[in-house]
Amino acid sequence: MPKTDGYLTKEKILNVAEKLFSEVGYDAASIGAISKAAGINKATIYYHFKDKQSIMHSLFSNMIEQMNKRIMPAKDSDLDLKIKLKKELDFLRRKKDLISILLMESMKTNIKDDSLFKIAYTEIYNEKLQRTDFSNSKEKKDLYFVHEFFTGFIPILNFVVFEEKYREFFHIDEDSIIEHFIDAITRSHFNTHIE
Amino acid sequence: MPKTDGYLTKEKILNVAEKLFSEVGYDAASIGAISKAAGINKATIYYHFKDKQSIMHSLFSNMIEQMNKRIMPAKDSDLDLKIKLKKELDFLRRKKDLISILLMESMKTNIKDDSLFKIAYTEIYNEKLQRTDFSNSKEKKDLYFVHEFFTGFIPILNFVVFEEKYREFFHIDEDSIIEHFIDAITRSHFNTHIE
Amino acid sequence: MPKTDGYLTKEKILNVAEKLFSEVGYDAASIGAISKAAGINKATIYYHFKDKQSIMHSLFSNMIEQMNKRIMPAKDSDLDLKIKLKKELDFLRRKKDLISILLMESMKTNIKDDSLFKIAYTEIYNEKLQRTDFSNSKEKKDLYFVHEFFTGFIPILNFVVFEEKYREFFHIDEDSIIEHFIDAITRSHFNTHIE
Amino acid sequence: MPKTDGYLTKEKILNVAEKLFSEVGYDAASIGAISKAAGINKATIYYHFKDKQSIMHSLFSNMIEQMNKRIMPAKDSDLDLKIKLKKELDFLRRKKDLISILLMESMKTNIKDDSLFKIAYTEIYNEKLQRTDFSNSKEKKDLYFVHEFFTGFIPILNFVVFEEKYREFFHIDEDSIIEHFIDAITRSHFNTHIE
DNA sequence: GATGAATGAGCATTCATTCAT
DNA sequence: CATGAATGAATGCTCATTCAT
Repeated sequence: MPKTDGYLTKEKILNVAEKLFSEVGYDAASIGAISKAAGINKATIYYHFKDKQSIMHSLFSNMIEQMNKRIMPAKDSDLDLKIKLKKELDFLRRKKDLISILLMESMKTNIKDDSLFKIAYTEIYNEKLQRTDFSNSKEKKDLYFVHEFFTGFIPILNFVVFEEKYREFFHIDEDSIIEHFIDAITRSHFNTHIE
Repeated sequence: MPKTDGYLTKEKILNVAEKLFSEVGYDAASIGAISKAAGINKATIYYHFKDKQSIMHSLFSNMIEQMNKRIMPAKDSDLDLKIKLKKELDFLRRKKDLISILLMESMKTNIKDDSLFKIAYTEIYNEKLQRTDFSNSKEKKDLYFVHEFFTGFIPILNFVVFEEKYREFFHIDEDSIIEHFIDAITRSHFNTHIE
Repeated sequence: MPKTDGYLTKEKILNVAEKLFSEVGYDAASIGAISKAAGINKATIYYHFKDKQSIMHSLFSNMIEQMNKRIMPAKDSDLDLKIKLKKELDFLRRKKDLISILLMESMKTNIKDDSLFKIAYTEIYNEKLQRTDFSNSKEKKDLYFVHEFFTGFIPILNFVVFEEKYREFFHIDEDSIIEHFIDAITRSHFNTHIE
Repeated sequence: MPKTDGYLTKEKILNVAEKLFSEVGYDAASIGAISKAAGINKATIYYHFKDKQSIMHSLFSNMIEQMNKRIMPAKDSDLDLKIKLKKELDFLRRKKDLISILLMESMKTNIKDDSLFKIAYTEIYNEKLQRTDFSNSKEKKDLYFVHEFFTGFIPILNFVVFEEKYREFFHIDEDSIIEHFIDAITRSHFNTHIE
């Protein structure tokens, strides 16, 4: 077994950091709070990670990796669109914390972090782009991408992030909101795919 | 009469805070940095605002107010949809900083701030809801709202926030991306409005 | 009538300051808190008083004055000792706040303020010393004074200050504690006066 | 093992804090000043103590502990009263700083801290109360306690605190004032003990 | 691998005080 | 007399990070 004690410690730190970052934001989540919540000494965190930033980067890398792994098989299947979407949503909802961190950090004007776009590119490319040939029209490719990013990818990530707060504010139950969202995104985005 | 006009000072603080909050996030933007950037003493900020939070809340309140003022006239006009959208986008792009702060803060799981939903509600209600009668079906209203929020409101706000970074990453020019986005959101969202 | 508005303002400041100083101590009672509690602008306080210290000194001066005024008549009376003591206590209990400030400030090792000793001197001198001739013995006078100060004056002031807290901690009612204290101080101090 | 022994650092902080608190009062003694005087980084103080208050509470706890330890043997001895008193005074005079802090803090009306009464109770109970049976008369017990507290305990603590300032103001030397005080308190308090 | 102890720099906030009006 | 606005300096406290062991 390759899992050493150190590996478990690192996992624990990442899990707790993910939770806290999403709860109060990267800046407001202190190393002290993470170490306390994880039951791990503060200095131990610095044994496993160079600095605070690298914890977040590690989180992002893991996400990119998992995304890549997952997309592939999904394509092959011949399932109905809505069922596929439901599965995709289930997968992403389990990554809710990570996604909210990714979005929050990406929105800071002054901070350079391409993770969001890298992930988007992979997702979109994997799903469709690779099967289409845009080589003779940058214009067409650009339009396609903008469409995918802003009316497909972004709404889905935001749904995952805001679902709970939306439900609380507008008093809808979990099943309804998911059904409604799938309905809405299918009609608006997926039925208007650009070929 | 006092040495200077407090109103101007307060305005200055709000302007600078808006800029810094959006650049590095609320938590990483220190009062010290704001005061320095505004050329105003740190203590003066606390003469005008109870605490750091209340600066942000003041920003949000102002935005809600401006949103409300603006929406009304927009309805009457009979302009072409795309031209209307362009104007709306122009308006929102000038509020880019505020919008990114609003989104970032709204995404923190542990922080309760309904401003985003309040603004969304007003916007959506003003645009369409008031002309439609959903009184006999909560289901229908819920679906309508989810559609508007996640496939209309959210993509538009995210476009405003990510436009610049998107252009840098994908090497598109300003005019193109705007045109593409209007194209995409029109086709996907506005042409699939639920009646 | 000599009382101008300004006089009333000054009075109000002194009253509020006395209350706050005794509640949280001189240092923890801020000018801001005093001005708010008095409903008076902060700058107005500085119109009436040079600085924070001078508010306290003004308080102490007033007390010394009132002490001096009062002692005199008390002597002439021929009342029973316990009744006299009761009256003295009633008088001092109304000055409770001032007394606690005086004691707290006097206890600071580094701060030089003789008010406590000045008041003690006046009180003790007025009551007895002037009728006794210690001119031929510093020793005797010193002993007399130490006795008066530490077993008469100090217990009485401390009683006034601690009465309420003592009652709360030991669950005694107001009448009982006063009776008990008069009993105790009479037996221990006044019956053992040095002639 | 860490760089240095945390216990020693904590001790140093407590010693310096005790000194400064008594010199200028709890509120006026800043953590910055304490850290500077102790030659210890400000943040290190917060590594050892939760906050400023807890430094004082730690000081009080230590005092209560030491008081308890000391009282016991004193009872057994059969020494002359004055010699016993002298020893007690010597012990307390070494705690002068702590005692002045305790008294100053206890006098703040708004602050709830029972340490003074707890210490008093222990001292008085240990010295005498446990040998006397007051079970059939709350009245008698109350009177006894008021007597002990206000004419014994309080004068002694105040003597310790004010001794030096008293000597300066009234120009008495150390030996004389101690002798006089022992004389006074013996005659007034100890010879009028209630049985 | 892990940790107790320590730190310099920085944080939000409050202070007593000033001054133009 | 009184006040709204402003400020330099300080406050209690927290931060990410280091290091000897």
